[in-house]
Amino acid sequence: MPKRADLSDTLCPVGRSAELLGDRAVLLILRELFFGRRRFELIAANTGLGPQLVSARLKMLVSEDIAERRAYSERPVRHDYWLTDKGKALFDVLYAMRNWAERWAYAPAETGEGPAIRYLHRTCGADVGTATICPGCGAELGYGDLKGEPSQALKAEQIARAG
Amino acid sequence: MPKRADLSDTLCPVGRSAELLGDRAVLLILRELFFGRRRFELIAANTGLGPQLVSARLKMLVSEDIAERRAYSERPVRHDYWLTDKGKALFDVLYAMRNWAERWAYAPAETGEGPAIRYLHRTCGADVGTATICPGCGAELGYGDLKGEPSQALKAEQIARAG
DNA sequence: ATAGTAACTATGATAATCATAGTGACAAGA
DNA sequence: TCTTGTCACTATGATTATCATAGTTACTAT
Repeated sequence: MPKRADLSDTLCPVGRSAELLGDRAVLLILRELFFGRRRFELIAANTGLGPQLVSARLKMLVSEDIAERRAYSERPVRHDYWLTDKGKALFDVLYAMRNWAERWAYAPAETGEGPAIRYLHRTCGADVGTATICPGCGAELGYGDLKGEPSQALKAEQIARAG
Repeated sequence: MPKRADLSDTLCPVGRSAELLGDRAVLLILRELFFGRRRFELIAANTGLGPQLVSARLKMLVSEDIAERRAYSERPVRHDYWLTDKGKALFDVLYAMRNWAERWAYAPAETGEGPAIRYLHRTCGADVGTATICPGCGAELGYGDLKGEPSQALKAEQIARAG
């Protein structure tokens, strides 16, 4: 693609976010990181993205201070990727995306069978559904407050993907 | 690009959303529609996207039942684009994007000067900041409940763009 | 010495995007 | 009527991001 106008400097916050998030690969990689899959090969396998794309996007996410590259082993040298606070704050976006799709973009295999990921409020245990305030205790919900629980069907799909 | 794996059928709701929203042009066009800019030329001018891209994406949004093409004039025939309920439900995603950027992706010109878009709760008038429940009256907030008010600086940028 | 694992990099084909220009249908003014 | 203008697009060619596949580096394990 040709050089496109850069929106990082626009005053519109949606434009600035779009510069980062308007990219399939970035969204999928963020999903993996939120699910706790931090290793390169796992991310590549679960997203179906080629190693070049994963590599390029992870570099970018690190340079934007959204992810952090850490060594989890010295011999052999092995690295993985962790979300920073700035990255963790993107949870609200992904959560909104999940809520929208569960309501409006149906998965053929699971229509009417409930959400593919259930979220439970860690402090009170309630299933929060697609809410942003806990229906059990009324607290506002963010990353860290919720525990995601994939359905059996989604787990199966993930295993099929990652082998 | 080569044909990429289609995620519309994945069980993961984030994957399904990413298939739609992981595209800069789509996010920018949705922003315009949420701001009430419905005409083709306005959308093209405000997003900086070429007419081909705008045309292709609008067609797709219509076929996905996210936007609707309406005639607003018969002679001459003129069309514009409106969000459907499915499209309006994406507000939560864009709102989360806005909140993230206002907090974490600073605009050079407006650092520390408050948000580029203020949102006021229609029913109680409170400035909701970046909250998902109204700090004034405690109601949960969605599209239709909020009235966006661009800052002077953002208005100026929009005028500069659209002419 | 061979095979295996993890995190990448290299290469060539394909197709999405951009900039620019043009089209069709009509309205308004000279 | 002739020109100019508006709006919603479509057409064309150059550029480049993405993909599939294969290869590399640096180790460990057998």
